[in-house]
Amino acid sequence: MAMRVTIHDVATHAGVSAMTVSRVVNESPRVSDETRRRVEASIAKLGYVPNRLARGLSQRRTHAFGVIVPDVANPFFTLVVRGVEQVAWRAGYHVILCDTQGNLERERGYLEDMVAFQVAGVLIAPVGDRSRPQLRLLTRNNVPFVLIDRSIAGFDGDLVQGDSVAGARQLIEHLIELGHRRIGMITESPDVSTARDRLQGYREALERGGIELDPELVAESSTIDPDAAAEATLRLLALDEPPTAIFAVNNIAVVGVVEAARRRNLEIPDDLALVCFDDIEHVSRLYPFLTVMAQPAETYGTIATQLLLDRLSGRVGQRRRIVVLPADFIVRKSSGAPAATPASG
Amino acid sequence: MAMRVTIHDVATHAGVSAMTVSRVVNESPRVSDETRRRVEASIAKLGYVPNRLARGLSQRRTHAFGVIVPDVANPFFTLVVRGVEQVAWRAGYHVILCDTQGNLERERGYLEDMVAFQVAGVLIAPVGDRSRPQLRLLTRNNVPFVLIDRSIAGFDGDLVQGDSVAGARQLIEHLIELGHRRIGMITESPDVSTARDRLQGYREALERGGIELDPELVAESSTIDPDAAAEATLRLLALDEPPTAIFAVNNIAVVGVVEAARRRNLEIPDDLALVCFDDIEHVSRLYPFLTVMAQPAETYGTIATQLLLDRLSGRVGQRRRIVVLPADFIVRKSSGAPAATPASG
DNA sequence: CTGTTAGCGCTTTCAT
DNA sequence: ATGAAAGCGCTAACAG
Repeated sequence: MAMRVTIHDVATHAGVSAMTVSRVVNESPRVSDETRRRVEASIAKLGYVPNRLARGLSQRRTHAFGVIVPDVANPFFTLVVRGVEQVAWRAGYHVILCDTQGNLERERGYLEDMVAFQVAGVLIAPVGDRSRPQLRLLTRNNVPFVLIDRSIAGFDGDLVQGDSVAGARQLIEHLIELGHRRIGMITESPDVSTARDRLQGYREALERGGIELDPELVAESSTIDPDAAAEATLRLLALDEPPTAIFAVNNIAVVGVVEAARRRNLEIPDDLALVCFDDIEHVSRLYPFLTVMAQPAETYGTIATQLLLDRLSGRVGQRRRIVVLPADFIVRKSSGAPAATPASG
Repeated sequence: MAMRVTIHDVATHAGVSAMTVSRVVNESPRVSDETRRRVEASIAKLGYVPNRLARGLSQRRTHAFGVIVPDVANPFFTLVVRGVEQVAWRAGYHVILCDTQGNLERERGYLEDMVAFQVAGVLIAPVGDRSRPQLRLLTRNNVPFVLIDRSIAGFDGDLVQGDSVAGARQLIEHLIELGHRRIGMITESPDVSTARDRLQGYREALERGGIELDPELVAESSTIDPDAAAEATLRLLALDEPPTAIFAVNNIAVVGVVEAARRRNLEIPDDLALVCFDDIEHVSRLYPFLTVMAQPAETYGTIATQLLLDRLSGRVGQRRRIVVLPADFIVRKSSGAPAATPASG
């Protein structure tokens, strides 16, 4: 139960003041080589580890970021988080992981906590537009932050996102070219910007293709639960005129669609064509099967963190910055394209 | 640039002392309903968020855990992390995510940081046995911790793990029953306990099956890189007497094996049978194909965190606790078992 | 180059 | 039930 050794213990041991030890620890040049060596020896001898809470309290800021996502286990966000962690680490920051499970209340709590922890900044893929009021917690307390993946209606701030409208449009156009006219969409809450945008892309593509949108073909699911997507799919399949193709709003939804198809003994793509947003790395490496709009998930994290670091360093003005990352359209078997080669991807 | 509001601001506003505000915030019963209401009103009015650094400094302990893993993007560890986060959150703790990328130095740095942050405890899937000396950083500073998934030779402390020996044995016996005699193994560094144990299980199964172990059939790969596993597999496939079946040590290695097989135009399981440790949730839901020993990854995280919480609460003695979690043997197509049904899993 | 003083914002301890 | 004083371990701002 030995008391943790403090800067004063080191100072005493080395025969200097606490300030000098602090300077050595912080690599200030204003210390003679002689004392530096003595202090470093004492630090090693005593096993001194500077207390970051004390430092943070003194400096009014910790070298930590909060990263807030709806679900770490969603492969897209997993990679976002890893990207954040990697860049943060290189810059000497730590990462506090906050998994909201798509829950607004929980997100609010986490936002408060990030303020309480005096983090230097926050990276957040918000639950949805309704996150907006609670994000004021950050602005009010001068905590800089960057939105990842999802924008918030009527809110401006740094943002890293993809082009969901164009991406969805391209996926749907692909299906139309293959001859589909009854194209279903499994989406999630319109409170989520990417869902709105992808629905918009879906609409635009249908319109361009001269196909009237049938509202019955659009079924809403959940952000974090594939089972909800499976049920939504079953609803579509039970229609009088069921879809011949489905567009899944993301990598969670697509799991549900596949399961629903299996339950109905439908072969993909023969009985039901399938496209979706987001790739799943392990899945596509093991079975390159899904036709997807693959987004560079990890890059979302690294770029967003870079934006945050830039802001902290003051190297950047007040203006908001929006980074739009390009996605890869990868045609594989699930859409039933004749050109699809078995091993592509 | 408004100064962050402090406990004193609230105190002044409410016409009480800082101590009273503190009591209200910490839900001490020793406050009259009347003052409590006044203070709560002031808190809401001013938007006061208690500073956790100050609190932590004062209490010499933060309500945070460090979770250290070799790679968050490994689906097994992703779920471990989510499990930890969920339980920690429910208990009022936050999680600092540390991704070592299997690097010992980096792990050491993180361990120091966790001490520096005064975390209440650490959950760690160590890089390997060589992590042992640096774990002393935690013990020396009285930071309780729980090992996850990987034990450390000659080290005792709380531990949550699976039965890798038995699991591997069962997988190999399965292959032997199917008639295989040349069974290759893609493993990782013997510094990692699970790799050692699974190799041991492999050995035992061969022995029981009356098959002599051919060292050429055991190829070492990396913890975090599927490509290394692919190369290791290609080495095995290039042997004069190549294996007819392969046992991949984990879900990272199996990706490499599948890719290598594809490159050699080998069909699984017809040309090459395949079994592995760990399931990958999305993969198995989309394409239930791999015969695996599925471990309850998320439970590793939740149980480990529970052990840690127990220790913090003092509800538990000094003795180390070892929890061994059962794995599910799931037979699917990749092993070529005749009984395998297409939709199982 | 080194030391002193005065906090950072909270809680502990002891009064009242 | 409430408050005053002291201190958690560090660093900013001055001295010298």
